[in-house]
Amino acid sequence: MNWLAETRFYLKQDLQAAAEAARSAGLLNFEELPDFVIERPREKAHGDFAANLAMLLARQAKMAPRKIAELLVAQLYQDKPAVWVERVEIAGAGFINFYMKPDWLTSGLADAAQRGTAFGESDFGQGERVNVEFVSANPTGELHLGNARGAAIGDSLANIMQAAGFAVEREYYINDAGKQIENFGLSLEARYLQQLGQEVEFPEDGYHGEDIVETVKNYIETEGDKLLTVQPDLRREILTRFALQKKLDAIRTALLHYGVEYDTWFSEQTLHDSGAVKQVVTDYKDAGLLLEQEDALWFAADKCGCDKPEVLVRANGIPTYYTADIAYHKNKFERGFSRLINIWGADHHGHVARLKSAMGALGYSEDKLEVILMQLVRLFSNGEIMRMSKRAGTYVTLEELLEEVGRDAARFFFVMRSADSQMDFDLDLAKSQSMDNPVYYVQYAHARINSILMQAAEQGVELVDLATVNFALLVDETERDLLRKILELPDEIVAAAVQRAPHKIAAYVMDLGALFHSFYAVCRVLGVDADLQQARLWLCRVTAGAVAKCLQLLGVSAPDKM
RNA sequence: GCGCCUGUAGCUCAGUGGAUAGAGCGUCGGCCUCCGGAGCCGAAAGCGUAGGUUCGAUUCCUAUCAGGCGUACCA
Repeated sequence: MNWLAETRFYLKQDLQAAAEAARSAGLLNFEELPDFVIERPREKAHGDFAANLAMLLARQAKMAPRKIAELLVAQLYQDKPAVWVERVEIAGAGFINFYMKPDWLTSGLADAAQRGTAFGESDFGQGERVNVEFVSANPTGELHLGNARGAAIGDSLANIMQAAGFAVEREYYINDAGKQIENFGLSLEARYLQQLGQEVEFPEDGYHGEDIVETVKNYIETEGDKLLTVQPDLRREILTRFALQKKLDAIRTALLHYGVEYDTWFSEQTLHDSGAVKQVVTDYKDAGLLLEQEDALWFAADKCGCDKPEVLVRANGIPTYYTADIAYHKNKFERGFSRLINIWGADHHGHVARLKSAMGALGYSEDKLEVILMQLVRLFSNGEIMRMSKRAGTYVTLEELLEEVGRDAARFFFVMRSADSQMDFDLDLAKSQSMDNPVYYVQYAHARINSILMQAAEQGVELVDLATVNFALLVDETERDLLRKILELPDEIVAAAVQRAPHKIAAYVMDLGALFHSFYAVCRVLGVDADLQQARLWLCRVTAGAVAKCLQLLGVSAPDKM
């Protein structure tokens, strides 16, 4: 357990004991102790910790909260003296505020320093196997800004959950089957014939992007015009296979540039080939949930909490995307994951309930499948909304974004906002004023600290052994504010993991950076009294470690120099 | 029509069933003898609207208004 959690645990025990004692003494009446919290007050003046127990007991005990608080406080630390608590006060509506002794805070620093680079990590998740699937864009084009947001959120969430003790795997689902792929093939064929001088009409809902013209040109460069004499469906198949490979390579490369690496690239086609998709239909038949209407096969989703039945196999005998998706998620569970997390664009939200009820009907707990819906990114350029459409070919690619603003700024920018806020991405701002991006502020703090540590080393000042550092010398308000924030990191990582909210880490590290800069402006590190210098150097080192940890979780570099 | 997400400072966004709602940008005013001024300190300014639950609501519930996205034998 980390310093804060441990402290909270003991404070809670202390209060529970006090409540029991008050009841035994006949002073307080309650059946069961409510589940109260020990929280960190927003206001420093309200102490280091606050408990809401008295307020929650008011109804049962039929007493005013402040009166109850007085009874509880009177019982506290009667039998055994407090270890870290300096004093306890009652405030506001009945809060019990704990004020800790000064060395409680600095002992926390020693604890954090001792943990080294592992500081912030915990075993909260107890190794639960979690699959995080994100991006999964169709391999019919390049990645755009929406995918960039999904990648930043998904990868950071995976990092954070890992740090919180979950066994996480990252997965990309490749939609390499189905109607969009057929459509893709038609577009490729048309471009191919056009490139070779034929007058052919381009499919109306085809992929208009310039990139597929490039792909076709690439093909012609190496393979020439030999497909002119090949049967159309075979021609399309060859072109599609070639293009999918190209596109997938490009996607993989772009994601690598973005700092995202997957454990698994899962092909939809393999589910069709292995019969897993057909098996889904059998599963529902066995469960008595299969309907046959108008030549199609349906899953009776209306019997599982949905509005209406859903088509599994079309009248033409081809399974729908939905059926493949069910087979896919079933496959994930079969691979031993006890929790599936998908990051989807908000435009897919209609699919969530359907997929959940489909999994429920197969006997899996619907709660084990979580979908994080990410609101769409609107792109602004020259003050105008740019519609992003893959088919129309009007989108900014991830690679272009990375060229314009760089990986660090891009990732931080996307993960700063919560997934369910709509986001306007001002391209001009990102290009022209990228220096305003908060990521530099945080990185600057890291570089500054490194600079101090380097100079200390140059001056021959070595950090002394942790056990000999007198952290009690850290008494300045800015030092203690910084310290308090640092100690919150393990909690912050767990909270971000539990709430599936990577943006919390971005907010945290910005606060941390600000507190460091304030400390830096007030307290000199180098050239002060030797003992104080040691304490401050250690504070710096732990701060840099915490900043670096956060940035690593967000996929952002923590530079020593800028 | 129905469903999901969102309305918080001029702008972009955090935030919590609790005690004085925060940050960045922008605006205004201060701080460079000294460890990196990509910095620090200060000021003005806000919970869409109306009800309800609660000791306490910006947070939960209902209604309403506004924006976004869905509502396919597309994915």
